[in-house]
Amino acid sequence: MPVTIRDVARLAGVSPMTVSRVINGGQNVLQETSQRVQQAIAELGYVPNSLARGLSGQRTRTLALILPDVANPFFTRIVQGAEAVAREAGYQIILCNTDGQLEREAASLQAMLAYRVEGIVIAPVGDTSQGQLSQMAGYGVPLVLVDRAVAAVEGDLVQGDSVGDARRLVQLLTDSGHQRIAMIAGQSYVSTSRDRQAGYRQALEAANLAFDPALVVPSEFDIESGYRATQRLLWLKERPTAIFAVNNLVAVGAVRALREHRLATPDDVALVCFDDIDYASLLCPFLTVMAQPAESYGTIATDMLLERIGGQSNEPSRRVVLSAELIVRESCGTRRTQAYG
Amino acid sequence: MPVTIRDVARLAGVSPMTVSRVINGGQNVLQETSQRVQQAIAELGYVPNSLARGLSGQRTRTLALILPDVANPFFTRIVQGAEAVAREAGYQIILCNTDGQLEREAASLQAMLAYRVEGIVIAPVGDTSQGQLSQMAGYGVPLVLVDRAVAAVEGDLVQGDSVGDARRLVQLLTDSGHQRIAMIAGQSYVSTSRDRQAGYRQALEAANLAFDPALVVPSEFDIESGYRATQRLLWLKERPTAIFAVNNLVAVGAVRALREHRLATPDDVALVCFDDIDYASLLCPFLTVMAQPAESYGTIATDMLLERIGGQSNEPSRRVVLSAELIVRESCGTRRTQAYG
DNA sequence: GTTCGTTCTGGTAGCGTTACCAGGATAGTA
DNA sequence: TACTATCCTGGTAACGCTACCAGAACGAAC
Repeated sequence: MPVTIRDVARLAGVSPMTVSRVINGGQNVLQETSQRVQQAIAELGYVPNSLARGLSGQRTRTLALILPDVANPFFTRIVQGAEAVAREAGYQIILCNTDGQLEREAASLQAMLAYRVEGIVIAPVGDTSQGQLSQMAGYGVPLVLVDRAVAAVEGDLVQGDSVGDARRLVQLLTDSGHQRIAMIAGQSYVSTSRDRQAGYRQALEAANLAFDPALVVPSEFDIESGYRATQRLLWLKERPTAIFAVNNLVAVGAVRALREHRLATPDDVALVCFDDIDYASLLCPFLTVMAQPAESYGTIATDMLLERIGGQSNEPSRRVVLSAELIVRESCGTRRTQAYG
Repeated sequence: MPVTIRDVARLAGVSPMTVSRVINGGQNVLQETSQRVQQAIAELGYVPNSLARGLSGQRTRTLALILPDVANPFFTRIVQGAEAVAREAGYQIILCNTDGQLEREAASLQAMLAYRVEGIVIAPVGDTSQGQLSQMAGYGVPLVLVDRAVAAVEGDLVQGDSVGDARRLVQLLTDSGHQRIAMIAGQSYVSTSRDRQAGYRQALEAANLAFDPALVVPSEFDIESGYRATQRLLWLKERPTAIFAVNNLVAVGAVRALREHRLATPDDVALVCFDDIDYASLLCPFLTVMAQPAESYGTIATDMLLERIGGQSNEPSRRVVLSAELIVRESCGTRRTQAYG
């Protein structure tokens, strides 16, 4: 039923090989022949079968992009960056969503392996991904990690300077005199969480503030989790005067909790976080954020991946670290308020 | 280099066919043989080649999901719904982003055809997609449209009751006494835009308000476009007292413009729109929205698609219409203010 | 005229899997 | 014993494409 290369060949009065050549750029094909073939293709509505092409040619021109949460604008930006580069290079991207679950990540990796993608860009679930990621390397599939680092995994890495950026962000709070600064910290098996916590402690230290473990609460990376973590913080006998949220969604949850407790931001509790939201300029407290160049994460990671695939660069493991941009709005309580967005 | 079914067969001391049977559920295979094969699979780290499977078996167990803007939370929700259903059914989803561009949609459709996906869920660019969508039907690929209808396209459809929902939304404004209600209308080649505009006019009529073409400005569906459209409205000699935005992102742009003009919402200008944002409860004006059940769009569309693929139901074209939920917050200026989100 | 190179074209084989058919073994029935 | 039914297994031939090799045609160079 479906039209094959043979049907086209028959109609054009040539061999399948010639049709194949025309499809693939038409090197060494008579102009006239080529036109006849193209006409036959149009007439029959022939669409080359990618499966057969991939199977035969060993090249699928497909990449995988595996992310923990496509609903998070930060990751959506990465998608956009990656897509642009891939499209430019004639590659198709298959997007997978792991929801931060290790098993779903494993399933996605397995599926992408089965699809014979030529490379994978992944923001891993966390350190626990180490086993399955190393396995990928074992299969010879080029791997580029974005955002989150995982020890002992062969592959390039594009990430933010979480330690330094967190330090800068918290310093903003210490500079305005805050003494009890809490952190909603994410999960310790995620490198960004650990690093941001390290930066947080550095900032405290620099300001000669004691580290209080009670002020650091773990969380997931979604709104709901940020909400609950904030509630726990607000129930403390000695309430924090400022909160550092590990990412944007957690901060949104924090805002909700603060509202419910009738606490004003930043007057009662200041709030800062990582990752901007496009709509952040509209959030009531005008969130002060550390905006990571997410789109660049996507473009750079994909560029690096394509280089590996192309065979350029055989260095063992490259690592790109990008600094974030500090966008100071009202929520941190400093008076250096900026205009919208 | 890569491990094939033959390698597994050799190690397990059976034929490739037996290995194939084990992979596919192991009907009619001796328990003992099956175990031997599975052990060989594990030992060699064998991953079946999906390309070969698809080519040989004519079933790729893959669906395409083509959307105009994955960065829009509305569509992201659709993704989540679709993914859940697909995963449950053992299908992989390939996500494509068209950016609302017809050519990119055409390219995606072509690519998905080449990948031999078994079906496509698509929120089309607009009426202009008609040609390329009909073509898909011609190729025998089941199609389900979501959100946006396109005339004369064979395939199921899941959409909102844009006319009725828009009427309800605008009625909220007329009920509070607004006389000059503007609409940022999207593009007329998109069904949702047209329908919402129809609902808008119905509501005006019901309130005995004259329709003023100057108050209806076209737009894209993104923040930037909403911003510019709002500016145009605010430059009018007789400024509107309320704005109905065709979707969430446009509304966000509107908020920005209103802010810049130092106009308060809802006191100076009321604002309502379609589609919620998770963070909407945090937006300063507490946007009043018509929240469409986006996730259901995704699940229902995918369910219908799988039914078609499975061969159940040969009705010509089914159409599912879902009503949205009106979430009244402060931005519309009625005093029936609700609690956060 | 022979040799070589270049340009175009076609045949064959194989990519890794499964559909389909066939056959051997075992057990149950007459 | 013979016949059928059932369970398990293997061989062969595709699926649609491209790598690879080979050959034909033509002109250029010796």
